[in-house]
Amino acid sequence: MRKPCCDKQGNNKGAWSAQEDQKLIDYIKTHGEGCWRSLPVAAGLHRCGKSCRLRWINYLRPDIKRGNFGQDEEDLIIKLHALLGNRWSLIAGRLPGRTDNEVKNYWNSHLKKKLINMGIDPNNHRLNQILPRPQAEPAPVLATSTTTGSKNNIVTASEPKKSSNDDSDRVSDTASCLEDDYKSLVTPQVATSGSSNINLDLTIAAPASPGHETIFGNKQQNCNWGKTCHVEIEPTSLPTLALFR
DNA sequence: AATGCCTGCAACCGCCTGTGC
DNA sequence: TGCACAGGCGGTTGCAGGCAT
Repeated sequence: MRKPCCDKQGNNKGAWSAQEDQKLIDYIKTHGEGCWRSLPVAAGLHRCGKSCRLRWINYLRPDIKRGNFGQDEEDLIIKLHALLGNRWSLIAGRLPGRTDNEVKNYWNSHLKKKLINMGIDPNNHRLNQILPRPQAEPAPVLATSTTTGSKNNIVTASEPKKSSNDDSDRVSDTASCLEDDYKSLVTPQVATSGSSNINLDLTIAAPASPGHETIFGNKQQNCNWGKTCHVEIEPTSLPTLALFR
């Protein structure tokens, strides 16, 4: 049985108060980040360390850029998602001042819908070619669902339930066909973004080590993010990425 | 004006990975 | 080598506020 990450008894949960925020800010200003587990006690907070870390990283950090995403940021998120899948921390790392949580929320609440409205499957960034038929199949697209019934859980017919252990879901299969787009991303002058603030250096994602093989292949590869991933190419139909044309 | 539904986002949860011993 | 711990990550939940009826 796994131990809980922290003792939950006596810890506050839910929204942070202004006093708690101030305590956390003051403590980190004085002592710096780190030692999250012991930080709450030291800072006089009745929170678990993880909660403090999340609050700092996602909300209190001074370099966080808040507000709407720009068009260039949107474009970059879409492209990076096509390339990296749901690796929000990596994507956020390319967007100065944005956090993984913010990018993830923005994707789920805005960009996903936007792509769907454009007729693009947000999971693989391909044009949807199978249109829903009125009666033949049970609601193949845009089936809202789940226990709460109020979430934006949009399920498409081409979106099987994923296993969390299946790493192949973490890299969009579109990544396998994105070599050109990848090149455009790692080559700043080719990138579509007009913002000089956006870091397009993807060397973390694609180290040029001797043993490194391109992630664009059809078999198991050693992916740069440290895991072995499976990238598959459908031999008969190389996918096209509508947005990248 | 009241009510119910929908949306966006902050926060939580559980798993994974890295590191030190 | 194996274990324990801390940090990090992605998925999911819950709530507040906006909107429609």
